[in-house]
Amino acid sequence: MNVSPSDLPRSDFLRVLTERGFIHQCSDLAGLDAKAAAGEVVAYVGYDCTGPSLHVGHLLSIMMLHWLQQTGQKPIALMGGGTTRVGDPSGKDESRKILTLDQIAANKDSLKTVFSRFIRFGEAGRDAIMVDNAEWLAPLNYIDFLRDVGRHFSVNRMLSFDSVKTRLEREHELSFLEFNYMILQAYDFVELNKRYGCTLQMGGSDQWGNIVNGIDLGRRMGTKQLYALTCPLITTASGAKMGKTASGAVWLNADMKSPYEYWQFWRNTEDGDVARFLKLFTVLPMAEIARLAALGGAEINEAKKVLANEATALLHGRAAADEAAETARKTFEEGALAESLPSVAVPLAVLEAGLGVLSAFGPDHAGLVGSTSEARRQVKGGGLKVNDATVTDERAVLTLDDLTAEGVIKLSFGRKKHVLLRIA
RNA sequence: GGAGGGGUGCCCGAGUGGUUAAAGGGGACGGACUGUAAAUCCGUUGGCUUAGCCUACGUUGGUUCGAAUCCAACCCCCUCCA
Repeated sequence: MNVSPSDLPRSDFLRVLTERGFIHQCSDLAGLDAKAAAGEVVAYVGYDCTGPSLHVGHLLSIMMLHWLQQTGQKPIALMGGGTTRVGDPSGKDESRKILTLDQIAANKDSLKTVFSRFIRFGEAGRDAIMVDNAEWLAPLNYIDFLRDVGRHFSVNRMLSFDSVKTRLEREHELSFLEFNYMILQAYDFVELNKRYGCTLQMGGSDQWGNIVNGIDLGRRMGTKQLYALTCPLITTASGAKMGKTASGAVWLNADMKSPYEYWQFWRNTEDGDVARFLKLFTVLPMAEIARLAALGGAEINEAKKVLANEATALLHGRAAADEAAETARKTFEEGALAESLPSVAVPLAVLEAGLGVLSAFGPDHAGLVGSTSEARRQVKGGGLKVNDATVTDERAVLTLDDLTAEGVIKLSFGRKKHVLLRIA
């Protein structure tokens, strides 16, 4: 986005988001700026309950809610308990699986925990609230809904939306169920306006069409002016989608991605992304970020550590971040064995009897590789190490003799993934 | 309801009876080089108790010494017509 000095936002909210690189598109920057300057913005972001945890991809919008609150406005985290029953076709080639109500409820509970790390909930004016759209979507009566809301939607226009168009062009099925998603999301916006005076919906750039639909519906149903604000889709400097690795998404819930792994994820950021990520994913002052971004060559590693520390501290707390940093320092900089590496318990009897290396690395124990066959291949490629010695014989057996002085066996897959085997 | 086209491994996409666990590409992972980066080069990419065995080309049967490839039925998707 090109912003000339003359049209820099006056409100803290938009100024912060602009300088930190959160803004992709806005329906009316000047109008929203005026409202924000007056401190009367109530804004929401919706999260569908399709999985048990949010992932780094969601982090941008969560950070927007964070800054919204920090700059004196009121955030709403909307859980899509209702819309998840329908399924958003945006950015999807194929229909989502239809989740059972139980799954949706379980997912919803599991997602909730993360938000309180980033925004403060409560009863007071600026405190954040969390609501579930099942509250108003579930009781809807079909005929009434069609007459009150459906009549404002033109199928001609709905067909022109990217989410619909790509499905049609690629000749993939788009069920009527999913086709209705945008109507429900639009209705959410209007309903949140009615209930909480919400006038701004934020989200990823892929949500633009859905959000604008809500604004249009609002106008037709007589609400005050609504606004849309989207953040960019984050890809890494080399073009890959962020946060998707072979081992799965980078989850925010600690039980699905440990603080240490989360720290490592940020530590391995590409050079070209460091400054951008510091602005987006930490709350460090801009001046400090500018200093870190100026580091060149190998020194940029210091900036990456700061990024990892700050991002991990935001999500998992300062203590967990410090511990992760210390584990990483011992493991990578001293080559020493860090007690706090992820560990897996093995019964004493198993080691006494002898444990095959392939099995030790496989899913039954360390879980560093997905199968015995993969372990076998990795041995051929020199990718597995036991106590820092490359495994050369796939038939090798681990015994009590392999325990280090610390009483563990260190298994490594590649140079970065380590697991300690401990006697149970 | 009618006519035609199609369903292959993580994804895209070859393959129309015999070394086909299935070309090629992408992605991913490992190795080398580095700075726990990128780029580059090399390797790997179904599972297992791995000189072998098992499972796999929408599903279920059939033909054959032998099938992803031929036949039948069924399921699903797409296009056009009604």
